[in-house]
Amino acid sequence: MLVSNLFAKTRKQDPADEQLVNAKLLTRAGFLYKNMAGVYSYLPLGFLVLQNIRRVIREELGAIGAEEVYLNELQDKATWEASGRWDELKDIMYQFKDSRGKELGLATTHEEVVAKIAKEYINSYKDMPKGIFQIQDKFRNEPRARSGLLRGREFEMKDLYSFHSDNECLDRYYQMVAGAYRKIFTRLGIDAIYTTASGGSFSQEPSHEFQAITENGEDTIYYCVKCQIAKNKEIVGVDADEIEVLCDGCGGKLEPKRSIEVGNIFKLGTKFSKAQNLFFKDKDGKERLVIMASYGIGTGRAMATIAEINSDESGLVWNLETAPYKAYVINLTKEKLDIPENIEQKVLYDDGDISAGEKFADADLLGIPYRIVKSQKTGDKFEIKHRKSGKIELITWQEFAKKINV
RNA sequence: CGGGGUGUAGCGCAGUGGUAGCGCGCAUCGUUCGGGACGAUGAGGUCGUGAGUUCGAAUCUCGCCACCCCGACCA
Repeated sequence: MLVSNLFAKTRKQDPADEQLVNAKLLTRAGFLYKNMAGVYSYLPLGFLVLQNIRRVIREELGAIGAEEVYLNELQDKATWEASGRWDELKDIMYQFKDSRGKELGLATTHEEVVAKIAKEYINSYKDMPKGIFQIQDKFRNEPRARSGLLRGREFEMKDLYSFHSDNECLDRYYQMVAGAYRKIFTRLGIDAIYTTASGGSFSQEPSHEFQAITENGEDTIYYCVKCQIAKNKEIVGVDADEIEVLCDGCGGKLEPKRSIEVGNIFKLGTKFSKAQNLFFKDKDGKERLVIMASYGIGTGRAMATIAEINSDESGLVWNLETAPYKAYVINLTKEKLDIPENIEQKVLYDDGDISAGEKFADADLLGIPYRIVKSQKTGDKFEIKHRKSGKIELITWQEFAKKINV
């Protein structure tokens, strides 16, 4: 890909209307465009990152047998009235009437509709466990959208729903998803801490969150460095600043840390199956309610989190999984540079008529994992610099191809 | 929704009552080219919006809109 062909351009200065690192850098690098508070468009490079995040999630959820579906954003009132959430969520759900006077809403989440659909296909204990997920936008009328992509009014989320005949089946699946989540966050370059949180209004049992520790996080977790586990603020209680919170694992003191919730897994119990009359027949032919769980990862939030935790003074830092391109190629010689066909599609070639310094700055700002320079100094080879470590070596195209697995 | 702040060229900003400015970016030409180069010329603005005060408003007053921050709330 030629840099001259890119739709968006980089900027030298931070946007005036952004405060957080993720929004500043993603805007400066031309990954994002803000349309209104809490509503961002993904520009080509940002969309490539988003698609990479989606791909990692799809691969790992596919590996545990979950199937992808596409539910809908437009929802009817009746489905939501069954669970009582049409009224409960009226402040946060976009609700309106169409031209015929029919009352509709934009989905804030999808438990209602997924339970309704499952009723058609889950009839027996033999039909479970089942897991379906989607990657799709949610709409929430946040009283205060903020922090760039971290809290928007329209945001993309992967939501997985599982269906179970008993708690044993549920627990097994729950642990399996937790394992998949660990793999997902590792591949995305997010160091996510498994955190115990409140089950909220759905269940007495705790839920779990995956939290990425960073100064700009909106949450506070109480974290044990030794055991790598943590408790959410709501579990610890309001007086946590005054009292010592101890680790269940080693008994050591838990440290409060600001963090971003990048994922959550949640046992829903029978709340939604009850609302939608989602029953199954057990081995004895008895009708019982399906037990459900839901599991979320905000894809845009994950992107913002990577920007928050991996960036430096020069700009963004993507890994090979998430990066829009694998390398940023700069040619400082007068000769034409021929990039091998198998590599060409994977790299950005800066063909711009600008100074070398500006090209270096752009390579850093975009956060492309490798920077490849051809100059008089490099002879027959190319200088390759790793964005994250700063490590420099001289390599050939063949060696680079091996590095990026093409 | 309460409190605070901001809105002037594509972007970042200056301009406190008397003809609209600077830097970056953009266009043309030339010289440059290992860390955001330089010279020359040029294009680009309903000063968020509506009303009011005034001989005269980017500037003063009021309403509205948008955006940011703190709080409440929240993936």
